[in-house]
Amino acid sequence: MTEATYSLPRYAHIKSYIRNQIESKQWRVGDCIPSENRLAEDFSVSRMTARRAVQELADQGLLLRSVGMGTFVAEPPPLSLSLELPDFGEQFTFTNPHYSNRIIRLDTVAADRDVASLLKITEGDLIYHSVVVHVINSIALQWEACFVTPTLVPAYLKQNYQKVTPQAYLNWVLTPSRIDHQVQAVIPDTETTGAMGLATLSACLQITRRNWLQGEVVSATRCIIPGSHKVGVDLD
Amino acid sequence: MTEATYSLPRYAHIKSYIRNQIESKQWRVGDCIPSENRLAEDFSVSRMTARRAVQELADQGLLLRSVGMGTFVAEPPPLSLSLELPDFGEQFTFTNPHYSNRIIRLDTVAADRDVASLLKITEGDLIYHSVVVHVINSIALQWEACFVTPTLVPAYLKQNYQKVTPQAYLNWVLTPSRIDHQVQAVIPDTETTGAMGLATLSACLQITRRNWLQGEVVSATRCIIPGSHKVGVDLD
DNA sequence: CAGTGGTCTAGACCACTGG
DNA sequence: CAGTGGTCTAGACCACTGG
Repeated sequence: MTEATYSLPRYAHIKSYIRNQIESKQWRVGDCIPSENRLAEDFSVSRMTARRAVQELADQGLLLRSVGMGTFVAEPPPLSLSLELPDFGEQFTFTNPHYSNRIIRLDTVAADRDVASLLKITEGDLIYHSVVVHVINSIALQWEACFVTPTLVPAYLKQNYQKVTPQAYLNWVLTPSRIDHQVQAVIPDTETTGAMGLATLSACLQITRRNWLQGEVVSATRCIIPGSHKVGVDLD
Repeated sequence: MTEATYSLPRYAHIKSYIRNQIESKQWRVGDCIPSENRLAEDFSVSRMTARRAVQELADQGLLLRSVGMGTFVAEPPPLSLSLELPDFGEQFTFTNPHYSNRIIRLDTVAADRDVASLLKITEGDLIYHSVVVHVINSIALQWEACFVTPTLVPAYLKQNYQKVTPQAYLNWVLTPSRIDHQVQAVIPDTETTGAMGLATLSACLQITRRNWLQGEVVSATRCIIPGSHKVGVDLD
């Protein structure tokens, strides 16, 4: 097919051939592409080499494979962006010797409408609740509120959150089957800005993270990060 | 080493063995792990099978490999979060029949300090500049400012941005070698809030995206999205 | 130099799918 | 049934690193 071998590995040629076919719409979403055996024959390589090309593209999400059926062009992945967080409640304690935190609240509360819909429970149900402010070098970097379903994490209120952050404890006691995130810009209320030592009207990032276990929400963590600290740079 | 074979593939056993060694701190960050040949011997498999285990963990970022030197335990990857954007200037036009936009500016300007550092050029250099507000059903969803290096995209100002968004045009004329993103919470100035019909003090997400071509920044796009529209939910 | 990871081969057996 | 992808083997040659 393609000439100009230049010493690129053979599987790389097959990969770019496949990519070209997809980009030029010769093969469309849902189409079945040639089998490993077919590609091996066409490119005069062993099946393992052809397989490597196809497999790497499948790992990348470009192709979908299914035994017995074949390999198909996948839907283009949704446009997404990877956000690197300065921290998300984990490791705060250990990496920085200047770290400290303030525990603002640690109690049982009745879920208001907002929290109830977040946790998928009914309004008024009792839940565990914590608010911690993470501080490094006297600067409040993150305000972290957790709402936890008591039945699933019964010992939540009895932990020492001076030594382990609520999020880290949750990660330790349970392995969520799913995690979701939501990012939003907010102007926090005066209670929050006060706790963080911010000006009254400051734009902040609010990141809400939920831990799921078999269709149930175990916990929701809401972090508030001052907007003036840029949150992340990353390539995708 | 491990018994209980259950019919899991052999490379999977080797992978979990390696993961365990790392998680239990038997092997620490920077340590050299056994070579492919060594693992093949220890687990009584062919080198290709041992290699697969090591390679998949390296692809995942757990290990770093280097020919001649060996394979090493990598730094734990930074905690990150995947953000799905409702749109980033692409496809706005085509998916929704109620879409329209308003072109606020389309001109050549001198780079101020901020933009100069963003594009890695010197202050005062002339650049192309556009500001477009994306509207769906009379609601302004996104304010999109682009700063473009003229030499690399000479025809930028001559496009019809009623038919194609600036970001989509840029994606079309160039294939960046790198893209980076930055997310920040801001309270936009009155010019911007006015253009979007927002209250004067509204928290917004500001997403800055840069397209790179061989170490040079070709363009920077700054999008402002009202904070009240939640931006994305995703699992990671 | 011996050892490392990177690439590649020509076979093999398997569970699975469709017709 | 013939064809698919998933796993695996026992070899091979290579460029590269350190001592």
